[in-house]
Amino acid sequence: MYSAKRTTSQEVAARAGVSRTTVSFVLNGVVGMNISPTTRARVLAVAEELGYVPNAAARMLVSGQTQTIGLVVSQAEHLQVDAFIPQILYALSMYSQEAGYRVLLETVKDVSKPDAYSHLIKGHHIDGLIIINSRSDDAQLPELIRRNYPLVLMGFPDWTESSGRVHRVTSDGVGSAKLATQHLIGLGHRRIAHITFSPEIYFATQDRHKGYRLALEEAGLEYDQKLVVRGNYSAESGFVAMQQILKARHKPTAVFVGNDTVAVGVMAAIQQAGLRIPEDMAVVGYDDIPTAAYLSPALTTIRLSALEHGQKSIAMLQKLIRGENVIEDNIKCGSELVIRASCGYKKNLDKT
Amino acid sequence: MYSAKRTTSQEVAARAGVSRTTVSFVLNGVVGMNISPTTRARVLAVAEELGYVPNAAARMLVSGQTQTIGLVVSQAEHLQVDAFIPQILYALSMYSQEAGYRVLLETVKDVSKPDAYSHLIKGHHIDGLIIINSRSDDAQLPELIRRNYPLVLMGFPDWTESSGRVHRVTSDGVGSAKLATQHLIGLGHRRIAHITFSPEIYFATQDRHKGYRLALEEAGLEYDQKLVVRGNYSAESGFVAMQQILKARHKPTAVFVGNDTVAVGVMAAIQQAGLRIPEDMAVVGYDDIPTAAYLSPALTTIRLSALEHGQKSIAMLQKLIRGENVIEDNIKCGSELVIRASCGYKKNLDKT
DNA sequence: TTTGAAGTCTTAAATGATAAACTACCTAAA
DNA sequence: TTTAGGTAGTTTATCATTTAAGACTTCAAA
Repeated sequence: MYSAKRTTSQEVAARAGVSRTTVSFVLNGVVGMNISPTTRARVLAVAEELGYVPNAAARMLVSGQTQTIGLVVSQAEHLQVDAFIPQILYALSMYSQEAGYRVLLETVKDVSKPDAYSHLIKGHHIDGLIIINSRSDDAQLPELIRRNYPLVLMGFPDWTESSGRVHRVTSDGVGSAKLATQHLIGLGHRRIAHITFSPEIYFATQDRHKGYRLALEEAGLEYDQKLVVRGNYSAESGFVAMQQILKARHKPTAVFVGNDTVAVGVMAAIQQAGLRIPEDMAVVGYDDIPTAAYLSPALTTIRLSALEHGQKSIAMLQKLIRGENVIEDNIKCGSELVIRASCGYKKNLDKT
Repeated sequence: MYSAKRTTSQEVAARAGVSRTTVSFVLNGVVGMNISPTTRARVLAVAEELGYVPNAAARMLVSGQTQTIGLVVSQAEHLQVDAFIPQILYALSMYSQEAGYRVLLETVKDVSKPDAYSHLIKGHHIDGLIIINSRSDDAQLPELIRRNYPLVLMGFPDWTESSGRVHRVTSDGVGSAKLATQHLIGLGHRRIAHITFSPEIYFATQDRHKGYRLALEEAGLEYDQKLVVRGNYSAESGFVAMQQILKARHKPTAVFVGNDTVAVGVMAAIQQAGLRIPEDMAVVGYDDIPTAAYLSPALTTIRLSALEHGQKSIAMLQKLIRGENVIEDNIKCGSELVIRASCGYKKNLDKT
């Protein structure tokens, strides 16, 4: 069995001929402590030589800080199919590293369970929390918000029923979905279907649905319940959903899909039914996954910046952990409509 | 600023009228200690009532165990584009949770840097390590192997130059690549291109290249350097690589692509050049990403089980951490060729 | 010569859980 | 009556670090 030869500050101290305290002062650059340049240099040299890294546990215990943030992925299996979550993960990991934090990844199957992730907090494993794809049935969220626990929600809409302040990093899901739908309307479509990318329990799903509906209403088009079908993250769910829509007597001529992965399945169903995209059925997605520009036809979609989401989340969480005043509690990230071939706007395959 | 009201074992002890030690014994179910059922019940009740969760730092410090495993993603940006890594992440997270371990996610930009992830080990943040997509230029790996640090490598081929025992969970990359190429040969193709999915520095890439070459050799076909182009994880890189291949005077009739994401770009390039898949150019991928069956045409590919990889890695690492004897140090996971439309095997769109 | 103050480092307490060693009590056997 | 052994705990040391408080120099000023 492997046993770590722990190099302690004690050893560094002994070798440098000083006390543990001095070692701590030097390595942490404590100001106000007068350590002679000679001693400082010697301690640093010895620490380097022995490859000394302070024991995390001891440091956490005495300081109460773990320098670790928790990353909760609400419905774990989404990680397998949704292409946007990994991008968020990447961004969060990078920026938290930059800010001096480690990332504890917690994938949760069922957030409605009372202890889905709160053991991380109670056990003091983490200093703060970021929740990806918060759900409205999250059992521990209200309590955390009430207690002002450092917490940032990603993909969480306006929420007023709470007893505390909710900090979130979002993009304008309603606006973007509306924009996407309006683009289809502008191309002359009058009967437009919508396939959601997950159950309505997710706020992001609700938002996109709302934007779709708003665009229809403003254009004076009928909102038809039968043209709204639920997807469930996977391409397969999109395939099935689109097949159902294609069974309708009065078929739509366009479909706005809640995310790109689901849209891949949707496109497959359309093509398998012998219809052409966009001539017979226009398709618009959401997320701009890395392969979106290379599907056939290239997918028109809403582009979000995972990097921006990640960066802003980490910055916000860091402030919350430090107890700094966070003025803006709902940071919006930009989004844009990327027009490609699948919606009927004809031009060369857009590779951007 | 939020300050946690730490509930300590001291408080539980006081409330239950026992010592801290007794609380520890009861909550950890230490055997051989005689605690009366009455006391046990009272302690459990009080712990429950106060919502007591042992402080992680204190526990780590005294036990030397963190109950946390490190998860290193070798080249961080792959997380954004490669669809297989998130699946692995999901599997690892799930199975480690099941085994009572937390997951510390470390994305590394450059493993050749001397301290890319070893600070996790030296700082005793983790009990063991899993490295996804190990690279041959990893700077700290030889040292860790020599020291017998609990370590599992995923996607690591045979490696003999090491001074210690290397533990790995792999699939037969050479064999699978060979199988895929042989399938194309069996369909009558004589000139087959290969597009790698990443620089040759990755072992998985080398393996797939090797399998491709082996199949050609065994079939007595010429290995043409000009037909092997390097991709770089993204669909875009596949698009560019395929364009280059299509410039050749003597074009191939089939292409074996190192992974599915890259294959998406490859297919786009083929279709944009006015060629049909599979009639003018057959395509086979690798990984069976969730959207593979829904591309047009559906992509023939090699299916790996991320769950199997994850499960076996965690099981192996757990043994290593415990110091148990690990007999098999190179566990192979299964893989299979999934035949769909893109290679020329005609049948209905296969949704499995 | 004494006092003060700055400079340089040390001592000791504290963090919260675990585990080895120890205690106190009771019962039953010698 | 003494002793051994079991029962049901407690006391105390330990983990490696941080930090408040203290201590020892050295030099200058009174």
